[in-house]
Amino acid sequence: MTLRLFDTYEREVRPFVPLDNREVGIYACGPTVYNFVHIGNLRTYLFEDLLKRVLFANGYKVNHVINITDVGHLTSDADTGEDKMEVGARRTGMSAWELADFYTAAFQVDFTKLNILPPDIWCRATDHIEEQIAFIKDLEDKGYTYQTSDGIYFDSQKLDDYGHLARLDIEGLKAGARVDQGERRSVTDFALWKFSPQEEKRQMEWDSPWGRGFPGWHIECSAMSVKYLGDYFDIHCGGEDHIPIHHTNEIAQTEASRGTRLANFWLHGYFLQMENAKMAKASGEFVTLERLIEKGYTPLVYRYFCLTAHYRSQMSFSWENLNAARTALGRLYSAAWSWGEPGEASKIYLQRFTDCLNDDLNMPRALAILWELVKSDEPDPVKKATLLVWDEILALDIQAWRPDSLEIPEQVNELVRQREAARENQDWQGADKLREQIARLGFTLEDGRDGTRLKRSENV
RNA sequence: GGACGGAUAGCCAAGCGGUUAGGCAGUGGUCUGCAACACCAUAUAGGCGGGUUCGACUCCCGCUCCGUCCUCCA
Repeated sequence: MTLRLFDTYEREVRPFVPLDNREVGIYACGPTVYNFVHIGNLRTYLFEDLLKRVLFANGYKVNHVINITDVGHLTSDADTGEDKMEVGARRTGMSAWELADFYTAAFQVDFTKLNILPPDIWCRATDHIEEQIAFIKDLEDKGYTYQTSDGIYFDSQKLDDYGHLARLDIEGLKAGARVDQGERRSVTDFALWKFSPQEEKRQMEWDSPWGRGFPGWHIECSAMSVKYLGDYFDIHCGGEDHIPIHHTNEIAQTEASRGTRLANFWLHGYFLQMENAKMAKASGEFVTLERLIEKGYTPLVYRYFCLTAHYRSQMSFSWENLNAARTALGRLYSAAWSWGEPGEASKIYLQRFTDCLNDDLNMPRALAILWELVKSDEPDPVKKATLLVWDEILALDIQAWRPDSLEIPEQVNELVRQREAARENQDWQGADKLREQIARLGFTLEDGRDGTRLKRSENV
């Protein structure tokens, strides 16, 4: 089966054919670096990593670009409110520039921990101000812009099919509008360039043909994707929230300027739902990867957790569900370890797994096949070899896993020796008491045929 | 309120117009001094009300609830 992907623009699963058959261009919307990213953000990058690895498995080369939004993203997407970077600078005491560096680095650390392959190009909005100004100038020359007292705006009514990606009902939007649209001519118009406010000095601002200010949020993606991937490239990714505004506006800009709809495929990762709270960063309460690690989960447990749901379904996060993933992954690791050296992979299993992934990245179904293999009668070397091939996509570091080889405190070792003595004397009560003491020190005992094993409690 | 999506067993989560998804938990068993680990086996489904059909969890309509955007999101 050849690769098929769901395209939000056409709203259907269709065969993926690269525009240039040597290399697939992917642009993935990156974070606004005013705070740490949360595990919901990371779910989207895990989905994009899966996409990339499946493209590799299909023999394609990939040119992957991720942007870093370090200016211009306002606290309201309706082009009002403050720049998130300026707000973040005030909160932390760092300059907007330091803030961007700090959270960009933190974001890239999360990538490494989750085995997410880095993009070929990281690009920052503030490094591409000239390109953005040139793009806006081009839109102005072609008659798609107008000026208000606070900026240069895109005139969405000039396009016949504005909003097609999100199937927007413009009249409905107008009727249901809940916000003051200011001087904008239409609710769907958006800022290309915002003027610096007269009463305050911004940390991030630049001169432009229209006056001192900063670029709007959407223009960076159009300007940078053109620069690194060309006017029309293969795949544009992002979170589901980008469908109605951000991606809709990127398409409008590029369509107006270049006459293309920017990307051949639009893929969107769906949200992670929290048990009883919103995941939004602005709420201040959000779960980071670091928080998971503090609670004793290895990052790859979260990666496995995300693989159990299809990228186009919203997924419910809870600690109970994360525990389920930890248990399952632990069993997989330990089974794979017990199989020893790899032999030859099973062609049939490999094919079935690939078929699932080529069917719009259906990883949940692929995992069902994985568990079928684990429980099958295939010889251990076949199981091991097959699983290791799959791990190029799963990226769970299956080969590297070892049963706990722990540094055991002398205190614990002494208790274990005492318990062994008690067991030899059939002093079961004494042995059980010692087991409890050891448990309080964070270790679990497993009496096997060839002796007693120690495990750190709750550890994968 | 408007637009666009969704609702599957205790929890998470797939496919499918008729034939076992899978994982976790639970239960029974093997193992164990007892446990734990591991392994084997296994019950419970498809929001509500209509319709189409020989047959609907799957298609259509209405309602309810949830999510996304319009108000902070990936």
